[in-house]
Amino acid sequence: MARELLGMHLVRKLGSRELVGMIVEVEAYLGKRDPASHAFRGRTKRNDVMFWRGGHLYVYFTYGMHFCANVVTRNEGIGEAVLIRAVEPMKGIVTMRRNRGLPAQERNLRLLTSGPARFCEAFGIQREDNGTDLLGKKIYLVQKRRIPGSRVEASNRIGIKVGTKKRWRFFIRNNRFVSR
DNA sequence: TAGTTGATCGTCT
DNA sequence: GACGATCAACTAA
Repeated sequence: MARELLGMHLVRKLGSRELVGMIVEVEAYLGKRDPASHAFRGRTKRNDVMFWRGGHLYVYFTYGMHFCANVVTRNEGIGEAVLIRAVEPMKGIVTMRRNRGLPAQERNLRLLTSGPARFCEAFGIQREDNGTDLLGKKIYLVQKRRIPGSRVEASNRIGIKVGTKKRWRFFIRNNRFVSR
């Protein structure tokens, strides 16, 4: 599912604005069988949405200041999700720039959305978006072209201390907006 | 470019 | 009471 999400367009309605980003980098978190997953120790108030039916958005707050967003992927009770680590801005760059507080003279658009918390800030995703139904109209996915396997690269996941052997990070090779 | 550190707070132990 | 699926600012080289 993580691979499938690459290349999809994520649409976010924000007031009268529409923000669109193409997903270029993701990480899979495999519930109770993955020690790096929030769901590893079972269902709690925080990770509850991870255990919902697939097609919901799991948003969590971390490091005291950042939000990160995941697409829940399995049936009710399983607890697996895909973290969206980076998107390529397709529409609404002016709004993203404002949300991120980037100075007007900043030319490097990579700073807009290359990282899970940057993406959330650019798209205005926060606490209240946790549990959003992706079949609704506020946040949804549009399948565009399929990214061929030859353009997808896999690596170890980033920022974790356990489960580092698994290569469950997937990204589009040579895309400028993949994080580092 | 690589490496270090501070910010900041909800969650779980 | 410790620490995290991060980021930005800083230092050294």
